[in-house]
Amino acid sequence: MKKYIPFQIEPKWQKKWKEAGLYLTDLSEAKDKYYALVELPYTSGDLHMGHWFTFTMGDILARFKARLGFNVLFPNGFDAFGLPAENAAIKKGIHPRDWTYKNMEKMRDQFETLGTSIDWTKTMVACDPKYYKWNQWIFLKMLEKDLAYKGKLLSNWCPTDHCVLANENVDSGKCWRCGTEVIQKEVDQWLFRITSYADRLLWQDPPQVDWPKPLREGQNDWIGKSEGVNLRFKVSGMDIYFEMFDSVPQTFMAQTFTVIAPEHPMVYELVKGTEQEKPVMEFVEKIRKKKASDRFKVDQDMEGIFTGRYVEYTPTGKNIPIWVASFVVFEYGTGVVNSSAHDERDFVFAKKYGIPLHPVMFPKDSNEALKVKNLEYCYHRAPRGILQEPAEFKGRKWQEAREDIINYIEKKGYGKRAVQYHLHDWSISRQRYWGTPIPVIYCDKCGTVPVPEKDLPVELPYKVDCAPKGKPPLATAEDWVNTDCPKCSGPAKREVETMDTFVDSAWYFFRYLDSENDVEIFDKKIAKAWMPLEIYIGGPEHALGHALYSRFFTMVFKDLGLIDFDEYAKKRIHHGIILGPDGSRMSKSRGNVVNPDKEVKNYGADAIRLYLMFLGPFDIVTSWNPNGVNGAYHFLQRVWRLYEKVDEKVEVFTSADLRIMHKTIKKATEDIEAIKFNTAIAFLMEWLNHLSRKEKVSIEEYKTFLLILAPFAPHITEELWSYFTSKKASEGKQWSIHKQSWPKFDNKYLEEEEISIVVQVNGKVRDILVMHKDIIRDKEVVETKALDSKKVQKFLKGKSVKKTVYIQGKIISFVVSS
RNA sequence: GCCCAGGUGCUGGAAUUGGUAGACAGUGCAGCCUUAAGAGCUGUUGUCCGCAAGGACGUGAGGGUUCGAGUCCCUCCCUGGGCACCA
Repeated sequence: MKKYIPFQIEPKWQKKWKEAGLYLTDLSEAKDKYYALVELPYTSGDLHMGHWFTFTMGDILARFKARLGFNVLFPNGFDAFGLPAENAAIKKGIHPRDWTYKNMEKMRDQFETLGTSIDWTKTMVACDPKYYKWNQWIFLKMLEKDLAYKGKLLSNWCPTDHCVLANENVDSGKCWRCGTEVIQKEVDQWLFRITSYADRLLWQDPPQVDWPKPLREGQNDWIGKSEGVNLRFKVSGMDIYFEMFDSVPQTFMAQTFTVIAPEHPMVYELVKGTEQEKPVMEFVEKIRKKKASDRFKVDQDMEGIFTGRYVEYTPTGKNIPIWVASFVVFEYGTGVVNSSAHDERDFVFAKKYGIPLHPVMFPKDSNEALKVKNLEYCYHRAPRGILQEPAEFKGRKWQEAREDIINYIEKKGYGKRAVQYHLHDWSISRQRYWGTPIPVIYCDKCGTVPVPEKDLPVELPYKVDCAPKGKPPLATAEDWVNTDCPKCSGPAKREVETMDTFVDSAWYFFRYLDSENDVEIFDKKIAKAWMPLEIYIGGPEHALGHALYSRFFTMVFKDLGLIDFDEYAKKRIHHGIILGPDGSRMSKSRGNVVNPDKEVKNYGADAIRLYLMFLGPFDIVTSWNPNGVNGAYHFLQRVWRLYEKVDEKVEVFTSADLRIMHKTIKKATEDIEAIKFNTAIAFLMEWLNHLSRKEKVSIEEYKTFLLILAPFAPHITEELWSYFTSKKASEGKQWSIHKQSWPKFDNKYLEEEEISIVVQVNGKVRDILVMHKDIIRDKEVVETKALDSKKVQKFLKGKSVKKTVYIQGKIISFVVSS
């Protein structure tokens, strides 16, 4: 037999599969459908080890389910818009589109070497107008439904580059590109009103779909729903009212001061023309600068300044001072907070600046009450705290008084029941070239006019210089910018900003189903038949961004009548990470990148796939071990050589042969189903060890082995399978091992004749007895046999058995005393 | 600081969910085979005592529940990952 040389057989079969259309899915057959998805890759230009890891997982599930008889769809596409393309354009002078398409071609070839069963006819490319036309269509629908609007948002702003910067692109308060000092500025942006879906996006317990708990908890925390009251009071001597959100209304009588966010426009109104104007505004400027720098740590940098103004706080009849404080978040609630002794932060702040406190709930215990006098207790809400004020509530437990207090506050007219969310609307405007143009036209006469649906897509002009010029790149494409108003046909200008790339990834899995459709976003019937996804494999880093936005889009699609479900994936799993051999994240700068292409040349795709899957559970974070691939390669070679032992005359199976075969089928079937590929492979290895020890191996055993190994190592198994079926190679697709049905196991072979019973004395193993399966049912027989054991007797000598515990077929345990 | 994972041999990991800890691999060591190999095969590889039989210890540390704990409970330590200053 010739040697196992992966690079001779792998490309051969990849070509044959492609020619035969082996993995094409017929979407009209939606019965028993199985739609598996891996998060789409970005067109970076290289398929890295992480892609191999995740796509192999998806591929194994896809192949396995297909073998079980499901109609499987396993598509892929490309996330092709975004900043790296634009950076490459600036750095290397390549057009973003050319850079992206060149990378994509290379990555498609790399995917080929991995040997996946991806159906590449169902695909999408984010930067293709055929795709982003529908981003624009969604935008128009959002506008219609008042889910898209133009608003102002406080952002990191680089005045030189004229763009908003993400936190990670601000280096010590300076722009990462040009080094200009970043300022906090209110910027006009297009926003999606995701907040109006906040309640629907909240996860219920138990959840409707099988998504990871950390993701669900994370999203709920991110949405951050909190209920309470909005208190409303007049600023003394001014025609200004303060609205303050309070999630613990029980403490409203404890308010002794109020704090306002430095960014709040009202700060200036408060101090204008007073002697406090100069110091307060200087303070505001100082905090703005601090916040713009990434070094700002609230707890360490808690500072404030008195505005000289007071709020007329009617519940207590007192005027309470208004402070500007660094720790107040402008974006949350109203940006104004009522402060009391019962909040830790407020307490610390008050202590720092000598502001008087007035606690209104005390612990029950009198000893604890002493501490209260020293105010040590005031900063937190004593769990067993008893309210003292208002007088109507004296003596009640604070937790239980909540609803009554809220009603009381409403009745007295101090404020109203209110709900606050941490979640804010999704800003989709980007001052970039390489993204979906926002389909809006500005006309001097008609104002903001949406591009009519019939004029979609608004295509990106090709000739645009991306270099920073103090305005968005698209603004420089004058031919493109200047257009006619769709309403009055007068001169008008296009929106020059583009969409966030998270828009692209929020719904792409719908488009795979109908990617060529230029009449509709997708065919409703196909979507109804094929969605939701059976499984969505992705990274935990997308749990808050992508995974929330895509849920939001799905709900909007439902409200648009496109689909009839809320959640787009029945199951989501978060994969692990393959670190470099040195145990840190693979990165070019560290020089610890393991290049899959190189490994494929040495060991072949099958060995790498097998190694990655054998490494550990799917969510493992572990480093690449060069010897490990060698081990997987070694295993495949042994499978290859085992062929020489196959003898068609061998039919006699021993019960041990049958047991291990059926046990392997059972374990592999269950473990793949449960996404425990590492243990499934371990059982195959055990079986291989068993088969290798035999003189001859039957055809049935060998073929069954290949049938189970096939999803993990699709090439070598196809090659070996072909040695048995070469004559029928012309018949449809049935020649392929990947079209054979999954082997079945029979429980009758699994039962063991001889069973090991562990004998324990006082919890320690003293002997292991092998008994026939028929006698283990009888406790007394087992007990007698166990007591017969010399090894056991040694430990029973001179002691009496107080108790005997027998777990059938497993263990017999004697409890003895001396 | 808070939240979520997790801590098992030299290494990656396994453990029927409370029942023989270390499956399956990798590495190292010893040996066989070969003119040779980045090939193959066999044995061995948690620690300690012992020639051996055997025994003691052992799943981050300490305590508890139990006939029996890697698994359950409490306290603490450590390592990853995430975070939103949330009134």
